[in-house]
Amino acid sequence: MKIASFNINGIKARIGALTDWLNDAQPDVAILQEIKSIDENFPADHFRDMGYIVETHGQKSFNGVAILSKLPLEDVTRGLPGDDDDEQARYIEATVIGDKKPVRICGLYLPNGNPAPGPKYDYKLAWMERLRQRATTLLELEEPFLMAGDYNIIPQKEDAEKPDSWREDALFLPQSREAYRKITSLGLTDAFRACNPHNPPASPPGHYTFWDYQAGAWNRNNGIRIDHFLLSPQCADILEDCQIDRDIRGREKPSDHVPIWVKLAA
DNA sequence: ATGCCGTTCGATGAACGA
Repeated sequence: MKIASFNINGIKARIGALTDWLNDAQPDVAILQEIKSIDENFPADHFRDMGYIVETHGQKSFNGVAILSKLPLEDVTRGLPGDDDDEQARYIEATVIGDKKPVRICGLYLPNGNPAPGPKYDYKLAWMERLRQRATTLLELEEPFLMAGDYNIIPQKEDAEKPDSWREDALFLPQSREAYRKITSLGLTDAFRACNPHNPPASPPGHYTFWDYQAGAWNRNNGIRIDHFLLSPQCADILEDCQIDRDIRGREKPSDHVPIWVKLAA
C-alpha cells in the first residue's frame, strides 16, 4: 500500500499538477493539505473519475485537508479532538482497508505559528499538545496507524539548508521542536529518517519537502523538511520505504511543497 | 531592512503563508 502526503497550496490552482502527479506516482491513498476550499467547491467528481474515494474537511479560503483513496475507507472523522471552539479545518482521520490489514490514517495541517511569540504561536503549541493527546489515545489500541502531513516543524538542523535563518522562526524554535519531540518520543517513528538516515559529517545534499517561492529558493536548494510521516510501532513494523518526490517542485505551476510517501506491507 | 512569490477572495488590494 502506497500512501502519500502533499500540501497542494490550493486545489483550484493545483488541479492540473495534482492530477499529473497522481497519474505518475499512483498512490493508493493521497492525504492532502491546504485545499483552500469549502467541501462543496472541491472537484470531487474529477478524482472519483480517476478511481478515488474523496473525503474532505474544508473551509473558505484557508487551510482544509482531504483524503483520496482507491482502497475502501471506514470511520472517517473530521477535526482534532480537544477544543470544540477550534474552527480551523486542519485534521481528518480514516481507516484504510488494505489487502492484508487496516491502517488508521491521520491527515494533518499543523499551524504555522508565526509570528512567535504571539497568539498564533500559542495556538500552534496548544494544537501540538492536542495532537500528542490524540497519539496517546491511538497508541493504546496497539494497532497500525500513522500521522502524516504538513507539520510545519523542522525537527533538526540537518532538515534545513540554512538552519541559522530559521533560528527565530516558529518552525524551528526550541519550544516547537520540543513539542514535536514530545510526540515522537511517545514511540512514533519518523518514516523518512528510518529509511534515509542522515550521515554526518559527509553531508549529502539535504532532503527537503518545501522550498519558498521567493528568492530563488528552489534553484539554490534552500529548502526545509517539514512534511512528515510518523508511524505507530505496529505501522513501523510493516514500513517498506519512504521517499520524497522532489522533482515535482521543478514542474510547471508547482506547489511550494512536494509529496512524501510511504510503502507499507498492508 | 524589506520584500522577493503565490493563492484566495473579491477588489482595484488585504490577509496569509513559511
